[in-house]
Amino acid sequence: MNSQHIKVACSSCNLRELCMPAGLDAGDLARIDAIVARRRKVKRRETLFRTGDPFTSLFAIRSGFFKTRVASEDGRDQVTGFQMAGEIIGLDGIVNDQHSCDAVALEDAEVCVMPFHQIEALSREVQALQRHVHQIMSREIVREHGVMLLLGSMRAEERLAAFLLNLVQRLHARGFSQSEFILRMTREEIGSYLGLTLETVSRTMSKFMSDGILDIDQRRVRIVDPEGLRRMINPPGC
Amino acid sequence: MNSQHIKVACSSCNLRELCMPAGLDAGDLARIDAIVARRRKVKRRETLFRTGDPFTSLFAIRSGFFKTRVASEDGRDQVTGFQMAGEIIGLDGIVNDQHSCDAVALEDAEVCVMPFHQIEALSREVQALQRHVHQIMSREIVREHGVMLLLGSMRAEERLAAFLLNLVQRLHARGFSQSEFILRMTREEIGSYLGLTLETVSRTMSKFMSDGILDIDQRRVRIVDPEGLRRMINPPGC
DNA sequence: CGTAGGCTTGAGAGGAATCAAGTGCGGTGG
DNA sequence: CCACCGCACTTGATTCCTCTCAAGCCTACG
Repeated sequence: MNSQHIKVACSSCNLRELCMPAGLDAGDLARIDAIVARRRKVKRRETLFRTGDPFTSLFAIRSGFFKTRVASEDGRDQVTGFQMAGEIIGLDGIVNDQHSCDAVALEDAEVCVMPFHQIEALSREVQALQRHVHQIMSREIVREHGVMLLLGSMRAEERLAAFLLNLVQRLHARGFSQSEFILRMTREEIGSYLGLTLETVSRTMSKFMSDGILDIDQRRVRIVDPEGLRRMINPPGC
Repeated sequence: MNSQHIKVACSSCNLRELCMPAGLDAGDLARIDAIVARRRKVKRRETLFRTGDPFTSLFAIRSGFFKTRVASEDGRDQVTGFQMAGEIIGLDGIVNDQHSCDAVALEDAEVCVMPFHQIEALSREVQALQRHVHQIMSREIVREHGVMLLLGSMRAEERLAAFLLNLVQRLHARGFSQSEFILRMTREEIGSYLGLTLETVSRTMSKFMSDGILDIDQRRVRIVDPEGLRRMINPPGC
């Protein structure tokens, strides 16, 4: 049993500026609280949901780190994203009332369970919530456009640089260091996300280290030369 | 001046089963009609909207064919999708109240303009519409997952086969042939979408032709061996 | 203290990019 | 109506980036 019926108020959550309640006033906030029926703990390597599971709820990540992945019939799989605290997960399930990807915790995690029919009901009444739900979905679409650009037109070094900059930027928005962080995922998972093999990811990281751009110790990464990393994406030759 | 104030009812539109009104009953249909403020013609090569344009409306494609593309600072660009009649375009603009990609007509086209604030207002009242808007956005997210799988883990032949099968399937849903169709886009645009060069697209198509899977004459494509095309995606070796 | 999983590094192969001609269709203008 | 021109496309030769296969290391964990 990994569900718990602990009541926690969005209004007192330190993620409220990043998460579901973002942009809502105090009055509406109280009504959002009612949506978060319960919280659920997910242990490392466990799935929050899998492909084919009936869709009932969206999940707001309260702590921990997830990956989402899709699989094709022939066993190939592709990591479609890494999600961290304050981000909403499960949007893929809305179309067909069942999930079309797996969400796997990369470390022990806790999520707020938000039954979707309640979100819909409340967003019919609270315009700010309706707007916010639309924005969350649109943001995901735009994010994926960026991934398509990365996968479709960038070389290995550019992909990895873009990935690391994106990661550190999102972590920084959550109060972490601008330059130092711990990778929650393996080289293989990074590779899957970036359309590269784990060897290429490893080699590219080693190159960044010998170039003096990064300092890497296992999963610990320190960005020594942020400008150099940004230059990797927009090659000086262009 | 490429805007026209022609009033056309969704209720009498032959795309109503595929488009915005899908799944709505007769009563709600009438209310949707009110949303489609006007229609707009877009000539071949013209843009419906560009990156940075203020976002005001979603567009339902009534006729014609579009591509959407994103550009990075250094001039690279990536085709993020091809859209045909009945599909909704412009969802990228919701997050930041401005568009983050370009929509370009690949042939003379006509779209129904649906002011987004009106969609929001009506979907607060009509639950079926609310549900449908959510589904449209979720469908786009899931579609992009599929593209990420394609770009991240497939080889050139697999990508092209998946692309052609997807195209013919969508065309078939609109009453066109299951086996024969006209490509509305250039080899270069296909290549951009699939993360390949135009030469590789051309070579791969030639190979499919010499394998007896396709019959190609310029933009005209006939799928001779649909099963063979499907086998390209799931290689027998797996 | 042993082991397994994650990671690094090397060597070689291969698939797609790049560079380079050349073809042919469609549109334009004489 | 026909000739010319440009753009899209095809095809070939070569390069190169990344994958694949392989070996060994390190570290965390039991």
